[in-house]
Amino acid sequence: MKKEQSTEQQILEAAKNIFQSKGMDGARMQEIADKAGINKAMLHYYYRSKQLLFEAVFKNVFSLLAPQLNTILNDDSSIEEKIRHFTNDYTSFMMKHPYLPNFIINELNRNEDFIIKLKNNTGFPNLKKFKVQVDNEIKAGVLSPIDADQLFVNILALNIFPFLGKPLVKALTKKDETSYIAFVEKRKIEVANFIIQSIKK
Amino acid sequence: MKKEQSTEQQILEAAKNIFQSKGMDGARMQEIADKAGINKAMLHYYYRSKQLLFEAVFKNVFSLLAPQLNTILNDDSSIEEKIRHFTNDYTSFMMKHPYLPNFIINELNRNEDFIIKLKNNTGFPNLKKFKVQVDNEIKAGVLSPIDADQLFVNILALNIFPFLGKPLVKALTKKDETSYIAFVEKRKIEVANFIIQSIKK
DNA sequence: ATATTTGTTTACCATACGGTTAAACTTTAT
DNA sequence: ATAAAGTTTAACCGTATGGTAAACAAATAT
Repeated sequence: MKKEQSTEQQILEAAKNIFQSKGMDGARMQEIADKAGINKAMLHYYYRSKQLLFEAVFKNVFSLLAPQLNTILNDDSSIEEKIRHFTNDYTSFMMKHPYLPNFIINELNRNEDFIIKLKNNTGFPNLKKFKVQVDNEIKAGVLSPIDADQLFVNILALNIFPFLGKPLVKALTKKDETSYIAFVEKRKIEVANFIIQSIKK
Repeated sequence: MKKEQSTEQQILEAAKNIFQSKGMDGARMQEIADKAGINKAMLHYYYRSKQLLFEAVFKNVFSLLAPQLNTILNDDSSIEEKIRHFTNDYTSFMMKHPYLPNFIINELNRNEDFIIKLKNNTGFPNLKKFKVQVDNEIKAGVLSPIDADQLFVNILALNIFPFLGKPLVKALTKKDETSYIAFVEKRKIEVANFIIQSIKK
């Protein structure tokens, strides 16, 4: 039997879609089956249970995000270059996957054990190199003193929050969809400048 | 009949608790009734439906948050003072209400119409004064040029994100609960410095 | 060609869930 | 003291939900 996409893949795609927009609790197996254009029983045939299907989706989605983080952490450019690079790339990526950050953050909050499984996975981001590099650039007088963890969280915060809190930010700053996109687009450069102005000597 | 707390209040408290930790979809009416120590039918007697109970909770919770924002926006201190003040107070507040930011962000994402109702409410934060003030301080040469909306979102992002993404940040920076609390506690000052270093001339 | 494994559909089940009803109990007003 | 209004409980209802069993179809192996 030939398919453009295997049934298993179709299910995963549909499940990704539904789980990302409605979360574990809000998603319905029937809805996922409908979206995949197949019978509900097939979901259980391939993934056994809602929980396991969800975990498959989560791992798949997280594996899209992790490389984004690893880039900034492990390449050989300077901290300043990394920040500019990451801020630009991450924002572009998120504009294409708007549900992703909320999905990850949410379900990680719903089930804290979940992240333990992820940590053991290869490819889970490691800050070691980034920390050493920050400390070195501080010693070399390139950067003003700052704790590497704090800097890292600041970088994440400034880049991720506009997507996490989109409806709230839209309402507070009184922007419609179009101007919000322009606003976020500008942040690709503005956020990098903001960070670098703060840490560069 | 005398009560330490009216039944209606007991229900709202229990509902706040359950809805904040499990969200609209994850929460069960029976669980809320159990937590409140009353019969399930009472939930409907006082609040008619899950949806209406949820809305009552949401408005109540949002009304805790809004004053925090209004403070920074509308008092008469300088931008620098506002940032230091807000960063300190907001972090303290959030440490006492850890589920709050996720709850708000989440449910606002789940139902974008919801925020329209909030916007019409008095007390919904308004950025007008803040914007004028930022522009004035830039003209006066106190601050380097920056768009007030961008600055505002940066302030929010740096303050809220550590609570929104707590499990992720804990895992990435390899902190246990104790060291995470210390980390966030430090941010009360570090974040303010970070922002001010970036925008002050 | 036939048997066996794999994939798919239909019909169904047990339970959980939000919500309702009707009656009992309690408080307040007359 | 009695009626009216307000509050609370237990029992129940219809439906949606995750999941299963068994029949059936298609592909693969023998």
